[in-house]
Amino acid sequence: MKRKIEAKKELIGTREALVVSGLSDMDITDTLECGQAFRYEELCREDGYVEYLTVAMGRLIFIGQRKQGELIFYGMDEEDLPMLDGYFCLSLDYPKIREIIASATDSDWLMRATESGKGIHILKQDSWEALFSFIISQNNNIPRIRKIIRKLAVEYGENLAVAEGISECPKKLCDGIDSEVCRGCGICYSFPTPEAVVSAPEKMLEAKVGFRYKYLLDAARRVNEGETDLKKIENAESFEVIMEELKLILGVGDKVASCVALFGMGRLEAFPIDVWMKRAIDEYFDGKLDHKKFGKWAGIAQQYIFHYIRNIGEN
DNA sequence: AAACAGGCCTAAA
DNA sequence: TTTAGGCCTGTT
Repeated sequence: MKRKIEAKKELIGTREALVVSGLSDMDITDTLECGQAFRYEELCREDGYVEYLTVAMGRLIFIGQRKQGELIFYGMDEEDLPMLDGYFCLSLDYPKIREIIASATDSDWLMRATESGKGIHILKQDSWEALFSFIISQNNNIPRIRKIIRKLAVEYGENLAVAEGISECPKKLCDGIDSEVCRGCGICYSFPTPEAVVSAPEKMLEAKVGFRYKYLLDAARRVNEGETDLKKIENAESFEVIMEELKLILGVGDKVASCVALFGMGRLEAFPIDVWMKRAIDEYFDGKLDHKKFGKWAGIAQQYIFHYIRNIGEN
């Protein structure tokens, strides 16, 4: 289910970039802000151009978009394309998948949802990051989840701007003085590792994680000790086994486990059901929706439904 | 001010 | 096996 994409180096203004084209409907805003990821910052928005900073794969990634079907990756080379493709699922044939999803039911509402969310790509994030992030997400809203994660990144992570020789705050939030560079807003820091968390768990309280503290600590402890082997879980053939293994972690139920499988392990058959999905299913699917209809693309269908129910009326 | 936010745990039927 | 209440904190 692949489609062909192209990438070539280009000078955008004064910046070297890898421009990837042939993407069909990719929308970087919808993709980053649809709730699957938390480490993104809008840096610039003007007529016909947006730019984001996201932290992924242990580095800072500056992404621009000036039109549909194309993304600009600043500071990247042709050799980075496989990595970018892997993370952003650039070459997955979404138009074809949308056809499959839309024809799986006779719901007009789902057709509209699919059309409305067509710019979304499911990201293949790091499994540990997804696990930790979605434990934080429970009983919580996106702005605060992002805030907590930024704070945790400062407490436990590494300043990637410094590491990458960037001397100016990407979001112009601080003065970038001396070697400090950063006031510690967290947008440039790497994600906390399990080891770092285990070695000083009390620092999590600085980030106001609240009652999730013991859940986060249990997750970090298990992963750090190898009791939970995320790579191994990720490679399990059986989806049920993945869910069971993840749910051994304190604070991980069906919803969090499916989010980890979907967004952190590339298991697109996962179908997380939260309050919004429940609302959508109750209102537009007669209270029942068998996600098996969507087969291995259920997670993408979920994302369209989720996005549409949350943004209804906007467009 | 009271309820709610993209859940899960525990205790009690 | 199902259900109610509680939980940190911030926002409306």
